[in-house]
Amino acid sequence: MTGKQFTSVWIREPRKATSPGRSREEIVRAAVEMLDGEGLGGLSMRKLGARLSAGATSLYWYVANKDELLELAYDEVWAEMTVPDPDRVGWRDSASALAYSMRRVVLRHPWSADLIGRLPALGPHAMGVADRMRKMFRAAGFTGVDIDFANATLTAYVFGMTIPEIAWNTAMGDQGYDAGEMRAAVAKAAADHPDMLERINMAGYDDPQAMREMCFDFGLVSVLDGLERRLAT
Amino acid sequence: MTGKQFTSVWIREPRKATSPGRSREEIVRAAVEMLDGEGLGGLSMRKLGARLSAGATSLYWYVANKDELLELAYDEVWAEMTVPDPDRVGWRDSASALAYSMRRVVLRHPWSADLIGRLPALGPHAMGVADRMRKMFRAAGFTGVDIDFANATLTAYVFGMTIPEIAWNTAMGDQGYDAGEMRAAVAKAAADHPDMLERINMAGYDDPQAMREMCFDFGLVSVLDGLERRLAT
DNA sequence: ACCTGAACACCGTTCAAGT
DNA sequence: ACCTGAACACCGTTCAAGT
Repeated sequence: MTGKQFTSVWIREPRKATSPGRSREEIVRAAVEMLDGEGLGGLSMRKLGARLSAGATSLYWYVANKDELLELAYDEVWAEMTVPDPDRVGWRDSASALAYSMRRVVLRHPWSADLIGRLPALGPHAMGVADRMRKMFRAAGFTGVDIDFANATLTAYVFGMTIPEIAWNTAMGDQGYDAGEMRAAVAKAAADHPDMLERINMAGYDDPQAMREMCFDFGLVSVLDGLERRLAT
Repeated sequence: MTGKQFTSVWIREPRKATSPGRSREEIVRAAVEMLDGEGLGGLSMRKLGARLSAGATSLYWYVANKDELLELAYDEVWAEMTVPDPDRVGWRDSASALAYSMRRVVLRHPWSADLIGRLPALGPHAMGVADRMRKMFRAAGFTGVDIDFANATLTAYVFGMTIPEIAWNTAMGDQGYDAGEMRAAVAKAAADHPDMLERINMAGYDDPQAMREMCFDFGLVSVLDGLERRLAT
């Protein structure tokens, strides 16, 4: 019982909604814009305050601390993920549509990848997605805990594939990176492993974007095949 | 061509190895200990300097900046992952042994989960693991790019499963968290989704540790089954 | 009820200066 | 070759004080 108490915006009672002054929504919206534009390191309470032409510390009236603000912003990302209705397209198609949607959304908000390992996804939008995913896997024929396990497996795959992708993107400077430079860097790092060097010189390695999409597809069908197999047993 | 240049410790020429004074190894070792003990947020260049009873900025002689130090520490984590020899145990057994090993290692160094999305894994130990994994999947029968795709799929699954687990652990304060409190928190967050509330009251939900291990196993066999299916086609 | 500024205890990093 | 301290430009957060 020595650990810190568990806290989260989603647990605390929010302040009563009022009309005057700034609103939490406005603040969160501005925070998301700032995060999209400058990344997780680019968001500071002071800069966000300035952007809203408020004093540096006014935000603390609406939000307990920066972590809670990030929880709020994080949940907005979940709002952008779409889960198709499995009654209309079949669970496999729903599942892959969701997987692609999750990937696109996280790539669009790279800072969110950093939060996956830091904040539990307890917000209403994250819960909404989880709820619809449960329905999807139930419709597929999963029962009991297997519903959650299938859910976790698919989510893990998508995030696990996408998170390191973001590491690459940001390391290369997000845009206009030099393919040759990257290849040289990797070649140098792999110098002791002839097997890996060979890989780097393989066809397709100079279009990493296309390569990553093929890779994602390969893994996704593997995961879905594996899940389908669970249903047969 | 407007993006930042790509930089990494593994690309820069290191300083010549010398005997006197502090060494890079010593610094990295201390950094890892600090990270294990206090987390990513607990490591500062100043505190690390003090710990080595050096001036606050002496470390900059050995390391270009904090990010490079983290790259070095990150690679130490990869050193702890073990890939069995697939010639002795068969690829499926090797693959699951590796998966469990990766999961254990990351859980032991929770800060590393934050780095997966931030730093490309280009260090020698990460390369070593990747190299051995390639051999494993080649032995399994994969060829060409499929070797890398299978590799990426398994890695993605393991990290994707483990990263959010860490978010939970740290949110609950790492140790001695209150299961009842946690359940109440989740129940509150899921209040609008009866389907999910039902899940929370399911058997086994009060031993999250055991639950997560079952979940990991479920997903792992799914992924391996899916990969095996790729071999048949 | 909402907002402010000053203040506190921190950061990473640079750089001239020391030995 | 190695280490230092001062200095710069930042942080998140608290809190008494204002309206």
